[in-house]
Amino acid sequence: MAEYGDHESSGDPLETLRHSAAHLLAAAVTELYPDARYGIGPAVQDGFYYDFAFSKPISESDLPAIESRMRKLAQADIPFVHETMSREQATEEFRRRGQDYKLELIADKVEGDEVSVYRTGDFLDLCRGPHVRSTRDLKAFKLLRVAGAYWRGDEKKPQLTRIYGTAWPTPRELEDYVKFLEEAELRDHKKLGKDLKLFAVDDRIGPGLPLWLPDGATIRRELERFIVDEELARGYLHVRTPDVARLDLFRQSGHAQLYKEYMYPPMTFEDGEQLELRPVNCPHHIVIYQTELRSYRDLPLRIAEIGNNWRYERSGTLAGMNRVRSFALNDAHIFCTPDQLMDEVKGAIDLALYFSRVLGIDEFWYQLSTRDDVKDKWLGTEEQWQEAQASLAEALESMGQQYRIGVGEAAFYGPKIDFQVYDAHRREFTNSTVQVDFQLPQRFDLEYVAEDGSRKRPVMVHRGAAGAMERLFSYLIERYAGAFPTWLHPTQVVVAAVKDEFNDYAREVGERLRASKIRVHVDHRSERLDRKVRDAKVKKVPYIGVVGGKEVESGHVNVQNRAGEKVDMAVDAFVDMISAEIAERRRTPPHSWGGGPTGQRG
RNA sequence: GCCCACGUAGCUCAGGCGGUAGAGCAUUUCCUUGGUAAGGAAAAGGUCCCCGGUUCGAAUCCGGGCGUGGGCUCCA
Repeated sequence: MAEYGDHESSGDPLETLRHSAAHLLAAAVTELYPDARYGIGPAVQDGFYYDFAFSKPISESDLPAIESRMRKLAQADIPFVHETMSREQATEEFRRRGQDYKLELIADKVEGDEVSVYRTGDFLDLCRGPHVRSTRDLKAFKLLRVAGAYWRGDEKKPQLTRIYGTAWPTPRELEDYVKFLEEAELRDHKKLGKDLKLFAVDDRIGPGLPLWLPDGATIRRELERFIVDEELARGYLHVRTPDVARLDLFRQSGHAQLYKEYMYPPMTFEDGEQLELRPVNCPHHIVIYQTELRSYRDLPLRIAEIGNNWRYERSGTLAGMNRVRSFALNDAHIFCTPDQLMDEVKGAIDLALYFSRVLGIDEFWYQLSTRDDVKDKWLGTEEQWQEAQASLAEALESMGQQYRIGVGEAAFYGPKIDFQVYDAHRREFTNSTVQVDFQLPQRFDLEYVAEDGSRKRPVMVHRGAAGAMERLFSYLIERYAGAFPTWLHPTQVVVAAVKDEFNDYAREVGERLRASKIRVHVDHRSERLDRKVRDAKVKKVPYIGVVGGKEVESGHVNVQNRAGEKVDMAVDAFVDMISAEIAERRRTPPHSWGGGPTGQRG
């Protein structure tokens, strides 16, 4: 969270521009709403925002007026003037203006007696800068939306009105950005999920509980097969466990205490039985570990499951398939000795990298999430945390991976590595994660028999290599804009005859494809070819096989790929080509005529 | 949960300052047999999100819910 001081000596001219645009916004707002108090206004990715307390609420319909006032001020060529004041003088200045948020910042954030401020005409802001020379340097900006935001990111503090905007060096770049936003809208998984009939949400089922429609379920099945097969090949043992357990299990794990706000209320029966929908899979897997006495020879034991988790997320946080209240996690718990920990962490990272490569997750970065100093948030000793954090960092470093540290973002039982990815709107979210846990083994008194016959405590690694199926799906929809690689696409081929009299041949071609387990739809409607091709293209089907007199004659099929290129080929050759593409889970077909997934934004 | 916006046929949306609603696409039927992104016609389809209130009368105004979207907080 950018606050006073975050922008000191920032050398990035674009950031300077955007930060200056934020000042311009605040200057315009204070002119139009003299009693508005302003909070903070930093540059952010692609733009800027400023937080205000208005005496009466404003809405997006007020933005055009504010924006035109900004333009007026921009044209007025008002210089950004840097001044230094004494703490006393600055306090007096902001008190006179009734800017109590600024007074709070001076009191809490400014060290020493010198306070750096910027003046833009009548507008005065606590700020270290730097800024552009004059408001006139701000030539391309646009206000986007209003949103509520808690003062200093604390939901117990008052909620301010945040106005978001975007700013660019030139109008041309602003236009490009606006165009990007429009294109992102078209890739949005909520829109495509509906258009392509991949999933649905319905009030009667409930918020955050999407339905997987047949085509969406097909994609999920393919993903799950891929994931499970790969994990089996890497020595994971796949299990199946129920979605509920006795509440006591979660008391023992600590979730009932530390994770309560996200858990569904327990189901209580007349005989006193209390069952709980599980928010995580770990306790079930731990119980599996404990079904027999384990030897060091059994370790590492990698127990995996695509398990359903139930978390009652706050209503305002739900979003399509990306954030839901019931999801299936590609989860695994690795029980190992401390000596094996490093290799297991590396193995988990390697698996996540492999999944990313195959699925086309090309852009991501790592965050090492560590604990902060708030003692009662975390289980375990400082030493254990240090040790675990060091293991994760070392694993990443030894694999030559760069990472960022997120202080205070760990799980309550241990630090973790998160793989952060972006959606179509460049919003960041966690897709997969690797977490070290010294706590649960202790809470459940896990042990194994060591070489010398003594009982020892294993270490646990939690990892979600491909993340939650729902979130992964939302990512993939946006990544491919619905034009999934052939192996994932719900309909791999549409066969269409040029007229009804060739429908029999079309069906025959369909059968031959189906015999090779290719998902094919024979479009035998009495429609013109144009229409059938269009409908297949709208569905982003990878291959359209057209048949008519010529093809019946030669035993061929005329194939059009997504790029619109056409090739005439024997049916067997077509089957072989697609089969190979599917078997290798190719992202782009090998032949020169392309047809691969739509590229990423750019 | 909080802030702002939105909620009219399966979908995308018009309309309506109070007199129970329209289009295009999709669906169904009929006609059309057409070589690579929308052939033609007809029919059917709506408690205008829900519950209250004001009113002779509410989809429209007011209040309260619920849901969706964008943020905040949180997170796979």
